[in-house]
Amino acid sequence: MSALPINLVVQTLKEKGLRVTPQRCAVYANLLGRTDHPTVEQLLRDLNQSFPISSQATVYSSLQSLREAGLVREVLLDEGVLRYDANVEPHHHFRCRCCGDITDVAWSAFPALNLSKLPTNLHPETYEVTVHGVCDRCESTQV
Amino acid sequence: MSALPINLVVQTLKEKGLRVTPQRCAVYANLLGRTDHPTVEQLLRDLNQSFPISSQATVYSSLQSLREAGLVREVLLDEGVLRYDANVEPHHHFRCRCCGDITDVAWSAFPALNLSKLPTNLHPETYEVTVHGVCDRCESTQV
DNA sequence: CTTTGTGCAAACGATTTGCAGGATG
DNA sequence: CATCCTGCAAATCGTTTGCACAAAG
Repeated sequence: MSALPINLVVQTLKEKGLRVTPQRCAVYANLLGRTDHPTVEQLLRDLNQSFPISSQATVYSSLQSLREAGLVREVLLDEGVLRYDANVEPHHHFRCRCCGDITDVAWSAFPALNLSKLPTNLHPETYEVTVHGVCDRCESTQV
Repeated sequence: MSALPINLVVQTLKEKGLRVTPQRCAVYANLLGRTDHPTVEQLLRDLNQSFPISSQATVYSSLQSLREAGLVREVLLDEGVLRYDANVEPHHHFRCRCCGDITDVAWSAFPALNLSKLPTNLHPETYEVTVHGVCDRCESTQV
């Protein structure tokens, strides 16, 4: 949608040592430009609409490269489909139980949890909170 | 493993209005008797070892019935495989990033989170915390 | 005896892989 | 020009479905 600084995309890929291909740029730029967490199918549909240069396998492999470079994150919540997120800062998630859409929740939304009370046989490193509920759109649609 | 009160299993199924079949009993008893969160594959292997009465499709359909009756819960974290849990009380999860095993974390391990600070377009209902780290076994194995 | 479950095999959907040709650095 | 990416199709994996027979109530 919004005209993203394509130079930034190119530069970021280069900095991470990734080859700069139109397909990779398109995938990354698309993810940067949206706040929902699209599935590969949604991503592919959106990409092909503006510039049909992407096959399914290419999108998967682009996402894998981007993920290995730390530019993109996989999200898997409840449903069996992978979703992708260009926000790699630590944050929480809200998932609508009607439409399945996932919204980022700022890390600062909750006070830091004290992980030291966990059983001693577990060695925690990170955590995240998943909030379940209904989004505004679904709320107004069905009671 | 442990000799579970099979009468309890039978009675619980009846109370929930489920037909009592050997396969269903075996699936539910097995889940009640373990604290890890087995996948269907693990469940099937374990069941067939003691009593080869279960086909894959039957385990799936038994799990579906048990889930609809509220006796069992599906867990899906990071990996693309469904895991099952006979603990239906609210609780959190710990996932080992090495072996993938999931451990229950008591609800009381963390203070209740205040959900009222979320953006107003989100209508939260429940939440849960997922802790990522390494379990004792994996910790001692590698580094 | 009516209803529901079982078990086999086929179908399905998301993801992965193999490979030949093409683009990148 | 050596390496890596693309895109097609086939393969794979977990899960679902259709159906004939059997078991439960």
